Amino acid sequence: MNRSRITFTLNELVYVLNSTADRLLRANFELTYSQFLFLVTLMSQDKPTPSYLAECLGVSRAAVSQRLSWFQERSLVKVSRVFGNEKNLSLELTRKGELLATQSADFLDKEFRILFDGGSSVDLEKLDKTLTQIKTQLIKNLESRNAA
Amino acid sequence: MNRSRITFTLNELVYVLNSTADRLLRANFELTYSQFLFLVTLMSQDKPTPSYLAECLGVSRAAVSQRLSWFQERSLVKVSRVFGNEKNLSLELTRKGELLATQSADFLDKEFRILFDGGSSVDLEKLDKTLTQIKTQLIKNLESRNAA
DNA sequence: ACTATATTGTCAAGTAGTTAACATTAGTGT
DNA sequence: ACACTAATGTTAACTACTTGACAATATAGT
Repeated sequence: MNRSRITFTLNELVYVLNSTADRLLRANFELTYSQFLFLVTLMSQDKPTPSYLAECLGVSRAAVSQRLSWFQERSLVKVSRVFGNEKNLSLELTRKGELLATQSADFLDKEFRILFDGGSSVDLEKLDKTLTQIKTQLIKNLESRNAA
Repeated sequence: MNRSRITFTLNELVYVLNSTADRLLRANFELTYSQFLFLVTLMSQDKPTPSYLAECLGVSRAAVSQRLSWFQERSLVKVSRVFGNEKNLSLELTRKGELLATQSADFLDKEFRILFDGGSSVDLEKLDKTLTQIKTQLIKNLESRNAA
């Protein structure tokens, strides 16, 4: 087994998944996949700041900063300051934003459940475990190499 | 098992793989991962045109067109016309380009073999089959839905 | 032979990210 | 109390893509 094949397969699969999600979201919620991720990630956080959100999304702080106004203009996200903290912005979904995030996430789950079905006979639970294990192993090996 | 978890896991794994490859290639060959893919994809093709290369890379024709000069300036790719065909450009790796593609691919394979090892006890061959099966199933389901 | 159709490569304009630099603010050590 | 240091959010300049329009070329139908 050479490395290339499995990394290519992974990239291809991820491409199909993400572009399908993007198409579904655009058609039904006028939302891109990355806008969806922004909302959903925000929703899953407790007291999110732009900086922490950036980290969770795997993008730069600058990227989050630039995108914030888009969500504010549409009343999806409320940006405020907490008294006594001049350093951090505080982010939260508006009721509208929360509704959109919830509905689109439910929709996507439902659609994908249909698409994943079809007698595929693959144990997704087990597959997820395997993938996580590989990821963890990779990161561990990378770290121990960097330490040396 | 909900959809989100496995798609997130897949995205995370692909991110680790691709950014690791990018780092290794930059450090050792002054090449980004996407430049590497450009060369390797070109090498694997028989009589490639920009249009077909774009399709294989999964990007637009415009993207390939814009990047070509970069590879020409570095004498990695030769762009020419075939007599009697005014429509298509003909692409081929120079000897230098071919050498770079081969060496960097070998290097990456070697590095990843080390990183993937470590008693992970995962059957990569089988995993690749499973992932391919899922991808195929997804595409099939998408097509049959679009037809309806 | 000739018109309609499709494909190719390129350009312009727009989008979403990046890094680097910056002022501002918060936390730390002494 | 105060100087360092680190972290935050914003900006500017850049990169790599996108879509849509375009002229040029090839192909097909009649």
